[in-house]
This record gives sequence, structure tokens and C-alpha cells, in this order.
Amino acid sequence: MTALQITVDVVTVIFSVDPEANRLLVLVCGGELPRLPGLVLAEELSLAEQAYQVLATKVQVEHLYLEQLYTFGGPGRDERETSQRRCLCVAYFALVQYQETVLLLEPQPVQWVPVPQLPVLWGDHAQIVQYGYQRLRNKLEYSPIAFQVLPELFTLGELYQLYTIILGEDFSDYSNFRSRLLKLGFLRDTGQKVCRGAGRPASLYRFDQHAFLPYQDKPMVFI
Amino acid sequence: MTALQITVDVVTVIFSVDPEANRLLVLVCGGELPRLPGLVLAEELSLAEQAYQVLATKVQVEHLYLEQLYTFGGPGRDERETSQRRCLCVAYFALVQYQETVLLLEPQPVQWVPVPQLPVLWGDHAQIVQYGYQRLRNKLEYSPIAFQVLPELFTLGELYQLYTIILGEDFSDYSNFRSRLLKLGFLRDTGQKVCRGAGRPASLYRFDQHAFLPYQDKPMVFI
DNA sequence: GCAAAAGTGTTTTCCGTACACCCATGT
DNA sequence: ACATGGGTGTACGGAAAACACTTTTGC
Repeated sequence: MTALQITVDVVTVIFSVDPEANRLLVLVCGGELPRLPGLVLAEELSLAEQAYQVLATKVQVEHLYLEQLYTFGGPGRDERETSQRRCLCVAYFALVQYQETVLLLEPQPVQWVPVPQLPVLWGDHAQIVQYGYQRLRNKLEYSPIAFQVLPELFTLGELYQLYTIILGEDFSDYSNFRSRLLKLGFLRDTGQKVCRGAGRPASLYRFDQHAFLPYQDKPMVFI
Repeated sequence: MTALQITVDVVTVIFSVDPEANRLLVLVCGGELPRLPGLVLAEELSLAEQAYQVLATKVQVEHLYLEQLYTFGGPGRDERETSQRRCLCVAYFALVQYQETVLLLEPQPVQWVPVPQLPVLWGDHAQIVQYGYQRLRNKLEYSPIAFQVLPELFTLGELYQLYTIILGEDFSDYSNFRSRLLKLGFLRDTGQKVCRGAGRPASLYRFDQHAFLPYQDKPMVFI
């Protein structure tokens, strides 16, 4: 009886919100049967560092949120498996700022695809995307991840748009969303105004990390 | 350059609630420097099956809840690691019914320890327990895991006690807890009464799985 | 009778929801 | 001027928190 060989993949589900086209995107790579970006665990890196490497080989971006999602572990979920070899997959989930993200098209083609029109993916990667999408929606409700992919200064309209794209149009009324968040007190009005085409100029706000602390890990902060 | 060898441990943080002593317990094994129960991933089992095996080697119990917790992945978190060998740890979290649980003391000693008096544990196992404790408290708030470790028929007092032991005395008033839960409509009064020492006899309730469905994955059901 | 535990009801406050409405800009 | 998006205010229903009170048992 020989020892079991174990291969560990680290894959990252990378989400982004395109405010122009009003849709949620996920990054896939490869042409024929596309898959999530991933690497075989090999180097002297922590899992989180490796997940970041996975991301960095496919896109160039500064502002992002990254966390561990789930570990998928067959057997039978990966075609490379044999009776001596077992394949695990540690999945991470990321949200990146769309506007600043540059896709790195070499050596493999990569592309944004809208979540609702997700094509058939390699192996169980579609399942991993679904799992990540679920987590994204949950996180948005009690965690300030939105501010990590918004510009330093943002309007409440931009914030609201981010939420509606991910959670759906009917998650909340704009004016209620607005007053609820302002009452919480961790959004600072900078006083600066900005015009987005027609309409009244909007105030630019800043997220106050320190003022958010009381809400850390408390449920349902944003909804 | 040789290929990296990977060892994967599956460990399970097993919690239980002792209603007599009014405290939350976690299972540790070994004497000198105790550790969480765990096994090296080796067989043709899924991760969840393996986590269940880990549990089954230490305790005998029928009613339990089990789910994946987190994957810890150094490097540097495990003393068995070398430059050729990397150790990952897929942690699971379990809640078992205290009354029916039988500890299997062979081949290693195992014991329940109260969470507040947790001793120093091997490696990063204390951190894993903290992570599991956090998850347990969160789960309790929106998930019906309590009913998986309560008897088929239970009183609202027993349910309330389970919640207070895990979440603390001040999480909610008993009568408010009671009326909130009953209004949700997934607890069925069987009409049977039971006496627990002094005091008015309590109704025995049953959890109605079907009636709970509308609340599946909805936040803050119980608090 | 009294303590103990179960169960009911009430009051007050606060919050989410659904609106209506005003404001400041581009065209 | 009017469409567009930003921003404010209000009225209503319902839920959470605090707590008083009744009921039924053991001792």
C-alpha cells in the first residue's frame, strides 16, 4: 500500500460590478471549456497569499476584497484523480474594483462574464461560482466590503447601485437605504459635490473605518 | 527540484451543551498538550465523511450537526512541515447532543472542557476552537441547528436554556424569545405536558421542518 | 402558603416601508 | 421648461424590549 498523493488547487472566484452595463461579472479563463483561475499549491505561500497570486496572474488591480470560501474535496470531483492521487480545491472569493482592473490576457485568454449568463464550466467550477455568489450577497449585508471596491470618495448613488446590482433592484428603496446608512454614522460627508450628467450634484462620502468598529461582525448592518 | 508533498489533516471541533452544569463544552483529546480530534486524510472518503469519522472515533452519538469550518494552511503552522512537506488542516465544526454522547476513551483519553476554561492546545488548535465558537454563535441565530441536538420533543425552557448557554444570559428575555418563536409558526405544540421538578408543567414542542422552509437561509430568524 | 417554573399580556419605543415632495443641475 | 438624479420628510404598521401579571406545579 503506497501513501496517498494529494494535490491541492487554489482557485479564486473573482467578482466585479460593472456600473456602466449594470451587471455583476465573474472572471473565467480558457476558451473551449472555461474554468476559474487557479493554481496548484506548490510554493512557500499561505493559502491566502496563493489565492492572491491566482488573482494577480489574471488581473492587475489595486482595490479588492479577498476571503476564503470553501474547500471542495471529492473524491470524484476532479478528472486528474486516481486511486493513488486525491485532488482538493481550496476556493477563495474576491471582489475587485471594475474600473481599475486590467485583464492579463497572456498566457491564457480571460474574460468577464455576467453571472446570469454563466456558461458551462470545467468540473465543479459552476458550483463554486454559485457558492461564491451566495457568499457575496450575504457579505454585502453585514460587512463593509463595498467600500473596498469603491473609490476613496463616492456618492450614495454609486453605493446604492453597487448594492442593487448584487442584491437585485428590490432589496431596498433608495431613500430608505440612504437614511438608514447615514444614521449609522460611519459615512462622512466630505462636502465636495460632483455632477454625473444631468441631475442635482451629489455629495461625496468617505467610509470611516473607525466609526464602523461598533458594527463589526454585527448582523444586518446594511439592510 | 522535487514535487511538494502535501499532508491534509481533517480536524473536528466538537461542541456540546451540558444543561445540568449550564455550560458549553468542547472535546479535546490527549493528556499533556491536548489537541482537537483529527485524522490524516488518507481514505476514499469525502471531506465531510472523513470529518464524521474523526468524530466517530472519539464519541458515540446519534444526533448531531456537522459542517465545514475553515481550511488552515500555514506554512509554519505545523511542526511536521519541512521544505518538501506542507501540512494543511481542513477544520469541521460539530454540535452534538450531550446527554446521549458516550466518550470513547481508547486509544487516547478524551474529555469535555468548558470553553471559557480552555487549556493551551497543540499548535493552532486554540485558534480553530475560537473560530468554531464564533461560527456556532452565528449559526444559532439564523439556523435551526438547535433542534438537531434537542430531543424530538422538548420544552421551550430547554430550547431557551440552550440558547442562553451559547449566546449568554442577556441575549433575550425568555418571554420575548418565546412569543417570537411561536409566532414564526414552526414549533408545534404536542399538547403533552411534562414536569421538571417544581413549577408549572411545560408543553412539549416539536420542530416542524416543513414549516421552517420559508425561513431557510433568511437572516436573524431566532433573534 | 410559598417558591419555582410556565405561560400571557401590555406598554413603550423604535425601525422598516412606502410614499410624497423639494432641490439643483444639464439640455 | 422639463427631465434627471440627489436629497428630505412623514405617516403607518409592525417588531423588539422591558416588565407586570397569571397559572400550575412541588414542597
